[in-house]
Amino acid sequence: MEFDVGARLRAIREMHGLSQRELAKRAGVSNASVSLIEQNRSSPSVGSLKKVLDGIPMSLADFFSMEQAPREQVFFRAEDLTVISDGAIRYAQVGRDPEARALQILHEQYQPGADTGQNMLRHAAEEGGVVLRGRLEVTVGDQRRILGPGDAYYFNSRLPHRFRTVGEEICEVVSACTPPSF
Amino acid sequence: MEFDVGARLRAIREMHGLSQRELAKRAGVSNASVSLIEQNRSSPSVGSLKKVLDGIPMSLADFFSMEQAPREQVFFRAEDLTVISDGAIRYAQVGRDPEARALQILHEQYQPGADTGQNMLRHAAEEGGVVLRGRLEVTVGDQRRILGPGDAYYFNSRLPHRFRTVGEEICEVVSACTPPSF
DNA sequence: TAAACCTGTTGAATATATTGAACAGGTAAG
DNA sequence: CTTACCTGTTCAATATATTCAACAGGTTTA
Repeated sequence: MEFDVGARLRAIREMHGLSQRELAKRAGVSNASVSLIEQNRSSPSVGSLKKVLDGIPMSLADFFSMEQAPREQVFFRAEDLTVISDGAIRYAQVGRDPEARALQILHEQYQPGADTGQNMLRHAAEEGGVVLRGRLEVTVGDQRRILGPGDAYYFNSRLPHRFRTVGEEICEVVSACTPPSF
Repeated sequence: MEFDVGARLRAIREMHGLSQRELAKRAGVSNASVSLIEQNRSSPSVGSLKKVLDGIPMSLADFFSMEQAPREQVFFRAEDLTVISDGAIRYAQVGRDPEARALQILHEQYQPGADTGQNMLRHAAEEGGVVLRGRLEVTVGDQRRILGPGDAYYFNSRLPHRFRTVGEEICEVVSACTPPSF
């Protein structure tokens, strides 16, 4: 995946109605620097890129999380959520292409006895969710808790974690994860 | 907002169980370079930072947007979700410190007739949600749709957007936004 | 007891980014 | 027309990042 720093900087600068010199002045760098970066004739250090972006202002994170313009699908009827796994746990995903999005939102349904398994999950992300119905046992690191309707959780996905239903009721959850984990 | 490139790179590298030399080899740079970057004794060009991250692999966007420190509180009882606004629209937020998190998860309740207002919202983020109950009119850019229970939405928050209930039923939504918008 | 192989760090040479000043073109006012 | 002030680009000088090779410490193998 290529990332065109120059083109992106130019687009952002123009979108904010700034000239190279004006931006350079606000950022405390030379106009030549801005020009060369925009032409991709130099690859700025993250330090100087940060200085330039401070003149806009925009965070490095926003700069690199590219917003693609084309009209994307915004609305999803309940029946056309993408069902990802359909065993004891059913994940209905909002949107089709998780790798292109910052956020993975799932409407989850656990059958009674459903369990993500003994070997704990781990991935580089953050996730959280709200329980709508039923009772869910959530284990994160060395912490464990049983959550009911309206209760919620939030943790760093690097910590080993596990979900398991308790009781005989179907359990329903809406969860979110950034970046998407599958 | 400070961003500690060195510390972040070191944390990520160690999390992936790589030595400086191993990462340097995969990335096609010198181990000295990795060492100096991690000590913040040099500020890498985005080109070389990208090369280094390719050796992990990880995108620039992920590098700059992901959270660094693990979080302490994981579980939230329904009654200790943080209620953010309590007029016609009630936002119950999972977690207390949105600016320290990658993800803002809200359990929202709209009273009949509730509306986020004529002046459309805009912010640099991505957001989505699932409707649990009631009917919600969602406007994004030039698109508009009425969603019911189980329906969902997802869009880039830079597009002007607005939420409005229709009908006499209370409307309930679980939404997520990255990065948090308030 | 090395000797061999890791780890991360450092110094001097080299490649690259950044600067300040000059350049070329466009527009507006006198 | 000239003068002034924009725009973005380019050149040579300089500051900075990156490399190669050596160093110091730790762990394993013989």
